[in-house]
Amino acid sequence: MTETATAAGPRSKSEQAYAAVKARIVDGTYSPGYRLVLAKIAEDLGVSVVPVREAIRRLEAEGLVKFERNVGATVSGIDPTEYLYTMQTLSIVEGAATALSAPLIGAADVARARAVNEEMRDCLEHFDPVRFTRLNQDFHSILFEHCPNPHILDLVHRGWNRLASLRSSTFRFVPGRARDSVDEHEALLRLIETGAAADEIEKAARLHRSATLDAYLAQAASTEQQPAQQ
Amino acid sequence: MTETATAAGPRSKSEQAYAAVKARIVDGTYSPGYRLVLAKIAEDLGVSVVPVREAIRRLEAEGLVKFERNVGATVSGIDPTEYLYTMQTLSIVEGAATALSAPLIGAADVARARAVNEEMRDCLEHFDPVRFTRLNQDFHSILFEHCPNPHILDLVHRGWNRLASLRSSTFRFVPGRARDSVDEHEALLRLIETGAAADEIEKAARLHRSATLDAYLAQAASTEQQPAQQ
DNA sequence: GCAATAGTTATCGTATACGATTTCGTACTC
DNA sequence: GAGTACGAAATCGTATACGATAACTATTGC
Repeated sequence: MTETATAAGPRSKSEQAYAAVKARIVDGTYSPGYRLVLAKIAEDLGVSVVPVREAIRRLEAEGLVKFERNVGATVSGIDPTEYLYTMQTLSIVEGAATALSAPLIGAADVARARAVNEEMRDCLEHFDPVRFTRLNQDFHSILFEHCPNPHILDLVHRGWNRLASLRSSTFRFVPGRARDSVDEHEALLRLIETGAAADEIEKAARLHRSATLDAYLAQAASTEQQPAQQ
Repeated sequence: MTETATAAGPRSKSEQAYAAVKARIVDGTYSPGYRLVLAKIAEDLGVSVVPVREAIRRLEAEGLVKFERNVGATVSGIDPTEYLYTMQTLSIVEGAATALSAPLIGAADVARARAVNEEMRDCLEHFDPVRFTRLNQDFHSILFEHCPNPHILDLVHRGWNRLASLRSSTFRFVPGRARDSVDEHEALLRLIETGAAADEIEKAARLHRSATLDAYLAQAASTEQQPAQQ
């Protein structure tokens, strides 16, 4: 998803700024809490502050940064509560998107998804959380990308973006969850293959995500005693 | 009167512009397709174009206006497809919000909602679509406003905002739907009162909205040669 | 030694100015 | 007469400039 309609046109400075800042947030250059100073970013990108301003506001609308009047913008973080909210929201919209998408998923897509899932299974051996998380996104993308309702699809993308700004992949925290996750993926694929009812699929997709959230919460609750391995 | 800041501090020009333009869209002064010219709006509001620009971008992010580079912004309309997408999305997020909110709804809230619903019932006699639609929003607001997840709540609000820019209230198009709607409201209240399971409430709330959408689609299909309902 | 206040600095918010792009109208050619 | 090319007008995009606001620091009084 390299975005940008690639079509010739020089993107506007605003777009550039938006893409650049977003990239830096997602890849962790700007970690949560980082103070985004307009003038500095503008200078870095070789543009004036106005386009940067606009970019920041767009990112704010997406929830990636928090903006305070006359104070400035900070990368909006991952306090656990935020994570919870985002995951819960995503469980709902992604569940719906997957269900709506299901009838439009062809055999080829299922095969592709299954291949990705097998890769994830391999990945379980010599566990690589980052790669696993990436594959996880690929897998789910295949399932929900056919969603015919662009609004819902957009909400799903935003949710994933928020999560992406969590540097450390979820599965690092709850490695035990990974194996279950792979199994649930397979179950989800079977439901889709067999043309299960929409609400069936939706429920499964939603629970799949909720389970990850629950695992995270359980983990967080238990490690809360011993502070931060971070 | 428009100047006086409702709360404490003088809001920024951007905020003013945002609120002003949004209000004009919702109240129909700027009807769908209306061309929003930055300079003109800036002059009307007595500010420069920069804050207006920002306001427009925010509205774009919310889906109330469509923005095209080097061309300008237009009030993004109500083509039936958009309506469908918005309603479908809203059915999902509002259903979830209502379910999440349900455990936090007290007896007083239920009573208030019921009062509103009775008012709607009265309203059925000498049918006033605009008032009915307003009451409808009041009713649902009571049900979902307690939703503890701010993201979901935000999505619900955005959905309602989009619909608000539909000048003509839905119920004008499908008056037959109004009576059913009132009955379903009562059923929904009973579910909440009796502490029904969350998924029960969610399903009911979602279906309630879907039914309105379906009624609209049926109506549209019969009156016009409504193409593709997807 | 601590608290309150005044001054300083960093950063944001908005206005103005000008260049870039698109759109529309008109004239010219085939 | 129709189509194309040129040019003018409208509008957006961005840079620069300056005023406003909030955070920070040092100083003074107790």
